Amino acid sequence: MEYSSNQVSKMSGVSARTLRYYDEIGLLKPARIASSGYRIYGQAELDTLQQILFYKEMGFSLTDIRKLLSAPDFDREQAFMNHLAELSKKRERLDTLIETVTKSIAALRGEQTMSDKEKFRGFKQAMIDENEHQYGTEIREKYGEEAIERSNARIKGMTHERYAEGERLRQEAEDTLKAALEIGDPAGELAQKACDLHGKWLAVFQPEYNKAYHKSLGELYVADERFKVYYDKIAPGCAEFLRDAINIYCAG
Amino acid sequence: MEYSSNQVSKMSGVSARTLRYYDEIGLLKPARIASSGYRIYGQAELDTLQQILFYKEMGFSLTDIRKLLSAPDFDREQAFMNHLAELSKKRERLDTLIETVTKSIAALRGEQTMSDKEKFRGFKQAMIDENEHQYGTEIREKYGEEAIERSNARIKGMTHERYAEGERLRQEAEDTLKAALEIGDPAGELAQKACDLHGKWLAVFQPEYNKAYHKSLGELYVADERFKVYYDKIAPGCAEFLRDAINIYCAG
DNA sequence: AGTTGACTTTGACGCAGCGTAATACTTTAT
DNA sequence: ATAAAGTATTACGCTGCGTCAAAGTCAACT
Repeated sequence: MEYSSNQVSKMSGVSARTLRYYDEIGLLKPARIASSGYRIYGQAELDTLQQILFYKEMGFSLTDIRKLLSAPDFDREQAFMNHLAELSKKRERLDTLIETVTKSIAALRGEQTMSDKEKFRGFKQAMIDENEHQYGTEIREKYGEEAIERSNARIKGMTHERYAEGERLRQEAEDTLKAALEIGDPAGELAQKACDLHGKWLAVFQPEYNKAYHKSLGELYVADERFKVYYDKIAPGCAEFLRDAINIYCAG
Repeated sequence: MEYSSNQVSKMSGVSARTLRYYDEIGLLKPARIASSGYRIYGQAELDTLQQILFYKEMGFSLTDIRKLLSAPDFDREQAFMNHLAELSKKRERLDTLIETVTKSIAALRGEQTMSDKEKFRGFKQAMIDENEHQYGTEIREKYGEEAIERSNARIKGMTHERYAEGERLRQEAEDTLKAALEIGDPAGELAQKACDLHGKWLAVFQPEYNKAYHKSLGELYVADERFKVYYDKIAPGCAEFLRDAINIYCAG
């Protein structure tokens, strides 16, 4: 079935102007261009638009959305599962906001006291600080590491410099890790250097370095299949090796 | 208790740049400027910032937020009650989105069929069309007519022209209504003219004029204290008069 | 007191993601 | 055939900041 841009616009609520913009930036190309010059969309395009709107709902930039959708391993069913989880978290944030309102009313009426910090619980900006550890990690494994770091960088207002530094550290940590794995000594100088770099990478995104968290992250890399797969792509056995090296590093 | 902009920023998650911008546009002035030139915020400013963030959460522009907050009849407790209601509606929208995802998954697996229109249920843009009647009315009475019409205009992508036409019609309807009230005949030419204008104003925001809706709106103006207050500000007894005039108009 | 790093200001440029509008061509309905 | 609706391209502008440079202020340390 085919649709004109007006029909797609009415169906989705996205303006025709927006559809043209999406075509222009390569985010959503029409199925074909009629002899009149009119854009014609098909089933696949509607499905893509739906995905775009879900990612927009999660706060991704159009550039990031394009990357995610064009990744060779993009899987629609997996994406839906991710949307489901994220919508649930978003719903929780709304619950927190609702709680903030009810508490604010009670405070206004003198029925209870409320700290100034509490007044901002649930707002998007404040949520980043509260949930950075879990938020970052969970999204990262679901959506891919690069897109997440970009998303986090944008949300947190990190400078390009700082973000680039994080990228450099991560890349160097992984390269060092790979070299250390060839030697095979988690207590060795190279492995400990990799851990040091890894910790520095971690510190770019956290208020400050936390040894316990670093250690638990190493365990997570082994315990969670998806992380394990990610690291074993660097080299087989990498996840366990890094976990062991981190344990030694944090014990030192 | 006083706070520096850094402290407010950390507490609320709003950047210092944003705080400066809010000061610049008159949205959130600091309590005072220290001798150093630094902005110092107090309790009242924190409370105002909280309100700003709630309205932003509802999608209001900063200009509209400033108008709402500076209105002589702005009441914080009433505002909280409104935020509560709006957050609930927002939560319902999320539920609809979640439903859309689960249905999409089922459709993907071939377990059920899904129309193309259904794929977009719950997205912000699509929600406007589905709920315009109730959505517009409820927000209007809660937040003030002008702000709502501006908000709706923005959301719906109305042209400035069309919006201005709606404004002109509303103003003329109210002026005519006032003059008709002085005559005192709801069936009179002037009163019926006011109803005609009022109906035309209604039609600017609806897909098409609906007599039943127009009539129920007249009843609402009398039944709901806040509407009654609004119209009786034009002239005492105005709400009932308009309700009566509309009933006659719609019976004609 | 001097130094350094963190904090804060003002001024200014640029960006994402469109909305709006003009002009001209195409399609649809009467 | 005509008029209205639909659609394209081109181009400007807007909101709400993010980023950055330059300079002043504050706080902690030596």
